[in-house]
Amino acid sequence: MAKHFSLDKEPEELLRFNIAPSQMIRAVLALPHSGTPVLRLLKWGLVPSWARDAGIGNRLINARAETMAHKPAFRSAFQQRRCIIPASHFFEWQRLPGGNRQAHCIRLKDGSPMGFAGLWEHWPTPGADDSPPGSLFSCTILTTAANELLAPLHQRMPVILPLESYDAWLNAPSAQVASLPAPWPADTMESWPVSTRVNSPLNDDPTIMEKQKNSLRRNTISDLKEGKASV
DNA sequence: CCAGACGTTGTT
DNA sequence: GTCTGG
DNA sequence: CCAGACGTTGTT
DNA sequence: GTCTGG
Repeated sequence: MAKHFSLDKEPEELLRFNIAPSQMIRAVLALPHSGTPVLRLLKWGLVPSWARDAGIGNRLINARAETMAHKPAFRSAFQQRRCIIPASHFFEWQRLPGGNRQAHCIRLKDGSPMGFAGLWEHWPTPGADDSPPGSLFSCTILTTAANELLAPLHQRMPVILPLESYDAWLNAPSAQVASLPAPWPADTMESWPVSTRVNSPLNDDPTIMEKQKNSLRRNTISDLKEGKASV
């Protein structure tokens, strides 16, 4: 991880398998006067600096790369505060006819790390009786059009940056990186269906990545009532 | 000028 | 903070 | 993303 | 339906 993301030391406690929006997530970012990028914990869900309260972050978990440069909520972060979120895999939920959702796990075929393009912000936290004023550091993950592998599952996918673009994404003037976000080539990725156990962030272990076994049991009446009948 | 929004996903 | 709508 | 909550007044 | 929390 340190080598891939040019960090000056190997991070600790990196093993997470199921990170939900609103949770803390590690991101690589460039700080002024810092030679090498640093790894920081950010709250997933960007809270703009002007927000009245932090609740808006619950909805700003993604930003469309096509419009990030112009949207008031993301514009300054795009210009000044871009980051890269390391990931070994991610999940997408496929809407099935009937309304059920099938979760899928996606990763690179060769298992190498992905770097999601992101933006980060700082929001001044109001002081309270038991806590002094401070800053909330948060982030959002950029999305782009789904590639051919992901298209059957979902219309959008996270922006995955090629290794050779990391430095530019973190350090170059924004005008030079606006067109970097693009769908990752589908032929280097793979996906497989996984259990609904992934739906709970409490299940944060490697078993949520296991391929879902085909269900050979007969449909039950309750399955039919709940629209869970297999085809 | 002031007031109010500021976003994505997906579903209808 | 900055933009849009009235 | 998904899961789960979501509200006040007044009456028992 | 919409918002909040994880």
